Amino acid sequence: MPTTTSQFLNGVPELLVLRLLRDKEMYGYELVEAIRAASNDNLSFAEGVIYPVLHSLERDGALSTRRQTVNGRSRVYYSVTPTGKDRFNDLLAHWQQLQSTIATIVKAPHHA
Amino acid sequence: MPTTTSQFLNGVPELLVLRLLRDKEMYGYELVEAIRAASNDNLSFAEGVIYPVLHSLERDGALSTRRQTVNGRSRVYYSVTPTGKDRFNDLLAHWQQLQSTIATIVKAPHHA
DNA sequence: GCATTATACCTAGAGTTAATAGGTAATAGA
DNA sequence: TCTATTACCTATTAACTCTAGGTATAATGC
Repeated sequence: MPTTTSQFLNGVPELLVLRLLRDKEMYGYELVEAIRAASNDNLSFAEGVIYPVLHSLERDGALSTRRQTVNGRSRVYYSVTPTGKDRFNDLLAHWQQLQSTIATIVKAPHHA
Repeated sequence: MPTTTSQFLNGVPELLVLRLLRDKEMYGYELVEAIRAASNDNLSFAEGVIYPVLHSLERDGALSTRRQTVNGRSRVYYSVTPTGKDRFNDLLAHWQQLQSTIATIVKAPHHA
């Protein structure tokens, strides 16, 4: 019973989190907005989705954190570790593989 | 709390089932093999995944069934109803939208 | 003839993930 | 002052997938 990702599906929030944090460190609340913005409002994961993802990625050593107080509000900045970069590459390869497999099947003229 | 598909993710087995059955009617066991074959072994959903999907699609009126005994073994052939065609189109549009959104984000040079 | 494999159906339970719905606290703005 | 925004968080529910079974017949191998 591995703690790892499901065999095929999902993992989209995780993928996006790693992708955006790879560009620059961000704090959770900022990330939620960033995903919405980067997707032109097509995708919107609530805080209740993103925070648990951040925590589990940190537990796995894929993210490192830095705490900072700005305007009296405490922020937790996340950045991607080398482990996290590997994880992202794996997830991306996996996603692209799935995506291309599905595209092929869907577009095929006819199936025996 | 709708019984419908999750807002974003999953639904891949359902999508493939509808896609393959759109080409020709099949029975469950055949479908399991067909998905494996159509994906060049990239995807393989066990019977325990496919049968429940078939049943729920039938419950929703997306599939109709026909029973036939061949070589002493009973088969349940499924075919796509008009409702099922609509469902497939929705699922596909949804999938493509998701896929293209993710592709855009992943490929973007940098995120503000 | 007997045992194993393949065909064909099925369900139950576990595991993973996401979605909802909360709840705390400080600041900014009306 | 009251509300909205910022910023964090967790718990519960719901959904779906995955594993692991279980039944039964036919075909194949020994």
